[in-house]
Amino acid sequence: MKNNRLISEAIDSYFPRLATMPALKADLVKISQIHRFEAGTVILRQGAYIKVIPLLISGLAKVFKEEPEEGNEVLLYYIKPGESCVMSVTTLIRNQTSQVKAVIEEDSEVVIIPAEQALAIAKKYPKWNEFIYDLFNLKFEELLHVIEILTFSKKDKRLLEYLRTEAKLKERKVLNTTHQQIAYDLGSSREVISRLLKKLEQEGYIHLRQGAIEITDKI
Amino acid sequence: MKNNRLISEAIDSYFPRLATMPALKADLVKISQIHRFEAGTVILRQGAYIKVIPLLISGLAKVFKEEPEEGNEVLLYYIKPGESCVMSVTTLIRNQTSQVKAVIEEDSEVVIIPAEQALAIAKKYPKWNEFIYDLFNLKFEELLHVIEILTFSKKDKRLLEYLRTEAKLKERKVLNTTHQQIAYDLGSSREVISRLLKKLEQEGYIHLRQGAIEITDKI
DNA sequence: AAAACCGTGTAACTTTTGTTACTGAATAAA
DNA sequence: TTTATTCAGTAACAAAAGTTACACGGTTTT
Repeated sequence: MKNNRLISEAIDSYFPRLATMPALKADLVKISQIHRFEAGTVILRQGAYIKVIPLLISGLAKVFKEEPEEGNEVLLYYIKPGESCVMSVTTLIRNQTSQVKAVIEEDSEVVIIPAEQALAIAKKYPKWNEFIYDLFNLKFEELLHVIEILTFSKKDKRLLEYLRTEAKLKERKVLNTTHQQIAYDLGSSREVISRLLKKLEQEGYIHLRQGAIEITDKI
Repeated sequence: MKNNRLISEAIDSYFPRLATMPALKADLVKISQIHRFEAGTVILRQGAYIKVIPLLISGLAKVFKEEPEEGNEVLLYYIKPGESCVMSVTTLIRNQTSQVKAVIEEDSEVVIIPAEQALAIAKKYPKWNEFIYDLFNLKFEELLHVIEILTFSKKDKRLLEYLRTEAKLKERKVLNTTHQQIAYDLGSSREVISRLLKKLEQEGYIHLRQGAIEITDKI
């Protein structure tokens, strides 16, 4: 959908860094479109070439690493409003295929920049690169944290942290999800997750209901 | 040690991308020094501020994530000749303290750029940013791989891959290391590593000797 | 040479995680 | 309302990883 006023406002509100440079903003508005995606939409497939660069305005997306062959995957990090998919950008620049999968987690509005134009923008405006650079940095640190917790913590701690992050990002205390879904995100099995959730409930960190998990205030 | 000819040659040989821009190269030569570090030197401490940006000319360095409190750590990736410590660069830009530790693994020659001057270089020359950007990208992918193997593989596979990477980077088939050292790198315990090494030996992948491990050609 | 130390081997046990197999409750569909 | 279907619970077992404890062969130090 082409609505320049909407795109312009979206950049002003969610990408103030890009808005500080009027020429850059004008170019972005000119070449991009705004799209809505429903939860569950795969916006980037592992192994695929990059056709567009997305800027998330509202909603939430998740980025996964898939295991080759087997159908397993791990959640790497989230894409929040005001962020883009850094892997798309760098993969595009290096003309590789994507190493990760990105899935819309909550209905989202996204400013879509066609790949070739995004490359031109990157060449023309250092500000754009600064933006990407910062984002890249942020995600790098998030990966470090995943490695840290995978190496030094047990699954129960990882699980609790996952639940709290989900609750925080979705701004609710009750998560509508299934044990199976959590198992997919964490690269584990449903039975293990059920067992650990039960333990967390007994310890008072959460309350379990059918298809829902409530996070308590216990620290 | 200040030796402009040496620095100039080092940049030509190991950082050809930076050498393509004569002005950038000239500035780098002007502000930097060449240093030798012995194996074991900690060139970047976790939690410390960044004072210099290193460019590795020869030798090898390792980058670790340390567990807060406990003394445990995990190997994240290596810094090879022709590379710099990306975390130094981004940490410097954001004026944060380092999230990682970097240790010289094999006696190394390093071109040292003082932090403030490095910031000036980054502002002045887009080429420098391109270089960092590519490096960042590379390390990002290496982190992805660590997460992948931590999530989907067992320790024996991780161990074998570690041994092979070490052998490749150090260009020898016999690694002079101890089981304890490997345990530190992989964030495990000596006994577990001993057990798994014995298993790998029985399977024909390695030969064990006192203080040394020989990697065989078995695939 | 005796003592101390380091690196390794390994048994026995515990904890954590994964797997198999089956049950029943809750919800949606026919 | 009956029938599927999805989701959750859980026991029992297996495998992987961590822990404790100790033995032993080399070095190195005294």
